[in-house]
Amino acid sequence: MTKNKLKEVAMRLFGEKGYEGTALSEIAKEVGVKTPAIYAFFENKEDLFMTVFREAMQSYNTYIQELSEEQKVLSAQESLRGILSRQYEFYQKSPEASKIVLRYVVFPPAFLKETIEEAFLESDAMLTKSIEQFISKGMEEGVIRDQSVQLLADAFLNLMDGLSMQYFYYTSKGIYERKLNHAFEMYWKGASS
Amino acid sequence: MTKNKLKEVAMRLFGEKGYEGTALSEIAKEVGVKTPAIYAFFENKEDLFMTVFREAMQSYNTYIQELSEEQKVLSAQESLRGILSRQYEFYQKSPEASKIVLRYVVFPPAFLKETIEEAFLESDAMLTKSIEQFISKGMEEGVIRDQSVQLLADAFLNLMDGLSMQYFYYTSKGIYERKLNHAFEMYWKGASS
DNA sequence: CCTACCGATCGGTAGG
DNA sequence: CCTACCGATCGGTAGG
Repeated sequence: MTKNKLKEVAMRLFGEKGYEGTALSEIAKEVGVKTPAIYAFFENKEDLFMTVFREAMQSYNTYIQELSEEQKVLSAQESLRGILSRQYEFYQKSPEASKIVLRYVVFPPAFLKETIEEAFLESDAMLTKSIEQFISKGMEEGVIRDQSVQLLADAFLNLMDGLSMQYFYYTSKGIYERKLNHAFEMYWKGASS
Repeated sequence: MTKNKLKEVAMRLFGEKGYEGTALSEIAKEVGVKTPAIYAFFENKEDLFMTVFREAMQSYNTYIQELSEEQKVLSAQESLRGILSRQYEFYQKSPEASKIVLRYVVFPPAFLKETIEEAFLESDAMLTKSIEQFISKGMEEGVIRDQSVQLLADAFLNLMDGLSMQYFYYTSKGIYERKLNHAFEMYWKGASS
């Protein structure tokens, strides 16, 4: 399917070289078609971009959200730690999707700033909710110290954001894993009873 | 001075719209000259970009580093918290410099990936050193629990990275400040004796 | 999905 | 710092 190949290549190139840094001719060439072929499947460049961006965001959300349901048996500590592992897995499994999501959530091109902001806020709200549930559960069970849930959730989201950035600029797997472990270890010290 | 105006406008536009998303003609127009005038001051587009990127990175480093010297009288807690305030101040004071630094440290264009990586690693090492000093001091004074300095430093750097990202996608000042305060509060709970 | 094509704009140079 | 200019490439269309 040419359409899927186009989306695949577009996602990688947009993520790596940016929207303006990627020519439709490059995408077409890698797929093995001529540039005008793209217009048989997508309205224009913006449409192609938004399509792959949405799919990337969607697959990230789904991947993180699945865990929230899977792991309801686990302890609060394991669940929170599980979110971090899950995020890390997604980065490794789908580096193209990860890159385009991070890149354009932080630096949206002007023409779709609002659209992206909406999509992000929705995803952020969902994630926050899951995290707050894990935290509340942990507090009820007495493994998390009784304190503001918002405080704990904000700090955890900050931790996740930090790890997102670090994944992309620390190229070494070993260093990244140490950072991840250390960040969570410290978090847990502050959170646990 | 036309050269300074060119750098100023270039920094802002490169930060906002990206390298490929910014045409030399736009920069020239805002400054009030014609495109070829740029070549009287810079070799080419890459040279202009690297010049402003370097200056932005430099001013960030200097701003953060100055604090390390200023605040030697402060407690460990105040010093660490001071780094976060200082970073926040820089974002507010120099949004253009901040944006271009963050953008290109995480997503360098291919032609200067190595140069930027070097610059970043040097800056990262400096910052790590300052943080480790504050932590060690805190441990000696007994306000920070006796534990691995690397653990504490990694978690603190993670916190700073998270705040960097969040500054750019949470547009509300109030929310950002809450996130900052919460992130540090949790950090300090895990770190302190 | 292709060939043929186009207007607009890009970074950049010559010569002053 | 400007005018005049250029080759290359961009996103996109017509017509099949």
